[in-house]
Amino acid sequence: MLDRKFILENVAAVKQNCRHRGVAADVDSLVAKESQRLAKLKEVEELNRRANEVSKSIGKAKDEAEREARKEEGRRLRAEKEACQSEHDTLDGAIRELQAAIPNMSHPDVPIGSDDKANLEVRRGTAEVRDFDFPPLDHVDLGSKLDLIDLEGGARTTGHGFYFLRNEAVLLELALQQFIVTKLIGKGFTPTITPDLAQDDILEGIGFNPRGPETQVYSIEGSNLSLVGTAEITLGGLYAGVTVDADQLPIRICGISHCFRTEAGAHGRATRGIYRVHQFTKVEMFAFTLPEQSDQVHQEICDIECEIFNELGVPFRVVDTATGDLGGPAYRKFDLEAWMPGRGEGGSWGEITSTSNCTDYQSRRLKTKFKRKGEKGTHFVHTLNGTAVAAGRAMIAILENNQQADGSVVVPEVLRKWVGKERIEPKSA
RNA sequence: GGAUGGGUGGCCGAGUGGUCGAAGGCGGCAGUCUUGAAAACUGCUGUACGUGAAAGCGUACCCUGGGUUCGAAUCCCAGCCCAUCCGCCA
Repeated sequence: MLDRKFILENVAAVKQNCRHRGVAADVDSLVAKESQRLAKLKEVEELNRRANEVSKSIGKAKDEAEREARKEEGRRLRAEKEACQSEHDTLDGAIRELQAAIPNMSHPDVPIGSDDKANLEVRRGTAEVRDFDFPPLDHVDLGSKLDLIDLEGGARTTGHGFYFLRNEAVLLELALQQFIVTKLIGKGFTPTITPDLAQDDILEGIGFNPRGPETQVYSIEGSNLSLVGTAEITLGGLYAGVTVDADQLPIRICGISHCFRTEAGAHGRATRGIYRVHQFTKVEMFAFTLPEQSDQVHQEICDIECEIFNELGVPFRVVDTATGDLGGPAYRKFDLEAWMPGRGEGGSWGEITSTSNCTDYQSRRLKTKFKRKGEKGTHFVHTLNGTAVAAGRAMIAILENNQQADGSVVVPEVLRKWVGKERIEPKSA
């Protein structure tokens, strides 16, 4: 969330940013309520001060009668304070809700526009979009012909949006993880395998809404736990409430997790195959940085994503996401979109990774701070996240782009040592 | 899951109802001394919010959340975490 003081001091800019992002947030009401709250807080503190004074004087009271009188005075003040406090808390809760609805500010270079049509292409990968001399199949047909993806089995055991990976698809998924994690260790990331569940307040801190009608999150009944939609949640939550030394930053960490998403409301534009599913595996990068480092580390993460998909030989473009298409916590977001020959009519670009600079929007709620040696006070760190690989989407791109006229699929060179073969052949019936 | 013992400032550790934001030590910072360093000595050394030009002042915080009380680090209840033992399990 944004800092309340910042909102009060930058009302016009905050409102304009909400408009650019297509977010309806009642900034005026927040401003009014916050000034009421501050007045109330003063009252509470004043009453507390007087009550403390009275309490201290009781020990030194001369006689029993005076003691009793003072006690009565203390009781009265505490009751009064209690009433004041609950008024204050009501206001505070209301403000918190309004505050949560206000998105992060936007990087000055972010294209302004209401949806993804305004996204700006900023880079291309080294692999060219291929001209097929045969009609390319999509990953669903390839997956079934090569016996790699069993959507029906997934539906039978679990439901729509779930699938079994089989045979080389399993090796491919494991190979992707090996390839990526090895690379990220070389880039200074600490590798982790994270929990697949997290507490609701961590979800909220990262900017996810765990419960409620529009949630994308699976929650565990009778607990405060939810299945994570991304390891961003657990990696970001790792330092909740922690203050680190400035010279430890930037902290780079990556995590392998399963990701679970209800995809509520997405059925209208339901996508064939494993493009949009309820469970997938992902390697996520995460960084905690000093404020002045975050733009640079954001570029660095984007560069790593490009390097990964260049080495995998997947054609892609990078877009600078428009204001209207940014998530609430993101200050700026770059998406890698791979060319998927089997998607739509004659192929189309499909998102494969995404990296966001969330500045201090997440850390403020998670209370992740840093302290500079020899300086007084603490400040909120900046947080960044980026997909290293979302296994399902990467698999789509690899299968569809690397398919051959004979129905086989060429395994990307960099994955061969883990997959153990150069080519995935159709299974003979 | 059961039993027992614990969770206090950057770290160690004292503190069982008021004078405690918290002894003492370590570490850190500044100074005295010294050619320099060490030692010794002196002082300072948590966070957040509010207020103020500032010094300062006020409020809250001793795992978390409730409760008792005029007053809680201290008493009560619940929870979480850690240690050890037992049970169970991959």
